[in-house]
Amino acid sequence: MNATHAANADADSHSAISTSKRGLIQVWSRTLIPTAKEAPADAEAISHKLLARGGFIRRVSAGVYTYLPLGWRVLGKVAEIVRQEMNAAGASELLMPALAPVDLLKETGRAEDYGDLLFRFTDRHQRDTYLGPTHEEVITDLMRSAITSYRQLPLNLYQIQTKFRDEFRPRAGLLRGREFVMKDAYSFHMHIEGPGGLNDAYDAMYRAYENIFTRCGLDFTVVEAEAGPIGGSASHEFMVNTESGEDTILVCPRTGYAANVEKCEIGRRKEPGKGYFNGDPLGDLEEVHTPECPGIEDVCKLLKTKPRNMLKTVVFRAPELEKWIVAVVRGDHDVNEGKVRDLAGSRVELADAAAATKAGFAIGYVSPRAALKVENVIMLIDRDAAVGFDDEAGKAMYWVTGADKKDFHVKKFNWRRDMGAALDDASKVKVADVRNAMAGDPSPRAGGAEGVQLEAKRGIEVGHIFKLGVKYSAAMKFEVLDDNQQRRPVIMGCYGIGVSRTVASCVEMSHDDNGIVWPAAIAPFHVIITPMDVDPTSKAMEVACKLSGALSEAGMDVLIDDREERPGVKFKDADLIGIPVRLTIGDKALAEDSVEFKQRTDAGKGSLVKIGDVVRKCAGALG
RNA sequence: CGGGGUGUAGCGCAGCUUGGUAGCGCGUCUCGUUCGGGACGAGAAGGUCGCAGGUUCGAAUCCUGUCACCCCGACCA
Repeated sequence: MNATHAANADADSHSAISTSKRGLIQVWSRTLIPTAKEAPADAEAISHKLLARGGFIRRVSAGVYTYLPLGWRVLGKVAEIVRQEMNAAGASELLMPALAPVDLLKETGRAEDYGDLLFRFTDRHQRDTYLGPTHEEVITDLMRSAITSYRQLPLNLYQIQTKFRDEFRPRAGLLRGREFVMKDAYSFHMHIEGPGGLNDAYDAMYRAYENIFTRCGLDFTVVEAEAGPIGGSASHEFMVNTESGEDTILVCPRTGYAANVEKCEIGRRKEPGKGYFNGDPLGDLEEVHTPECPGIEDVCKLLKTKPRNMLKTVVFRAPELEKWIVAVVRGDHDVNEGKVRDLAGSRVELADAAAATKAGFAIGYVSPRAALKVENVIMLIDRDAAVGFDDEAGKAMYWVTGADKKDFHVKKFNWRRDMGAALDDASKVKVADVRNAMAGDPSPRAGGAEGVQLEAKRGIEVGHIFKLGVKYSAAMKFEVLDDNQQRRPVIMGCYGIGVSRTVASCVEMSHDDNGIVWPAAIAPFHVIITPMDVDPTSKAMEVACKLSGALSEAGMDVLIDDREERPGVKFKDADLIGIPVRLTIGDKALAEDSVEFKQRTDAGKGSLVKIGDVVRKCAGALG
């Protein structure tokens, strides 16, 4: 079901132009479009720079922006597409408050989980209050009182609303703000499979999201994300493909399998020639003093070795099993908590440093040998770490790992010699896929083909769909009687789209040296008319007015640049704000009863079009 | 929460080392000449130099505190 979607891949039925409504006509001098040659010094991301320079947004404080008329129009267009597709998928819009009592969050424990990310304050009556970072609790609270019978389900409700997260480090303008616009939808069901079940709604949302991002003109990839409590492929992220993205995703070039780093499986890796763990020691175990070096990098620098020669040993706790889970990966790899959890068959959490120390782990200096002396340990060893003989180098593997006491590491660790028979106890030691996937790893879905490697790509997460299960309904006692008169918590799904982030990622994806290049469907205006003579009595202005009326009649939004500026300034500004079509009205063209037609994506001056053909020409260009 | 950096006119910056009452470019306003890819000339408006203390005859400049913002890292259902 995963695929990379090219922008406007198929000519779908949705035009960028409204067929039923008149378009908007605005004149530049009577609205606020404060363009600037230079971006604010604090802008780093391209979208931030161009949106600021083009007069779309202005910063109010860290991560908080005003949407000026142009920015607001783009946001509104994206929101409208979201609305149409959500409604078409059977969801209903509502609006919940941004403000809510913290008591609601306490019911699910998220008051603590969110921590400092939550905007939180007390009102004049000393009531603990928060600004919503998301709305699971509010909607579950609503539903538990409004839904009294399973016959009222399934239901899918959504809102487009401002969200608040007190990011420690807001950055990149609209891409990561403290206040942002999000569409969040929640679906409610009595069962997972079958008509009216969670999977139905999930699939409908998946399709709706594909439609939304395609209509927004985005080039995106759907990736499998960390599974929810129900398991399976219960979560997908919609990633805009752009090099400037913060997230890394992995893609199989052969099959289109795509996943984020947290989720991505690693295909079959070559087993060491002599089998796991086997290989003679390189020499005696050597203890070395490594003060103040709990980190891999520090140790490597001190011992002049590489991370790939280190064993990283991370201690987890599985509270339900009352066991320690020790994960071992190579120093240049990262432990994947989801994989640890799946292999352990139980919820796991990173061990509490104090408790682990008490149990006998020298946190920061743990080696696999710790598993020999601490009770109740399950050891999960990544395939790349469970190596005794280095096939590439043709000699015994050189491992550096912790010495299980503070400020010491050991060199020439050897699995077989130093761990002995403990390695063969399958109930305590597993060799498996324990780490995050990386570019170059074998694809898990190569369709049987050998040697197909995962590729890493960058992306911006603009949508996330999630099968929640009963996490919130159970915690908040949202239960109804089913058709067997059994009282059961309602099954939920939730589906988010970062609307303001979508706007910014469009700019990240689609711009050139001169400015933004908006896809027609979300451009603030479809057409900008640039009369060379802006005197109200001039022929150019007369034609501009006439044309704007006709274009509006045909459903196009038109901006008339009536400013008394030199042509160069107007052209530069038109390019900067990225309007898809520019009509330039000058004497030479008028003499031929024409105007100059130029698309934002075209180089050069454009072409002459007869005034009578302009509407058709514009409509054609805008699709 | 660690490391680094910056606050001077709407925007971008200089001045600070070596204290002497604030400057440049862009933008804005007026007049004139210009007018198809960010024009030119002349004139003008605009700043309690982030804030609060201190040193000094005198502080944008030195000292102390404080606030805000940015970058890298950590974190990110």
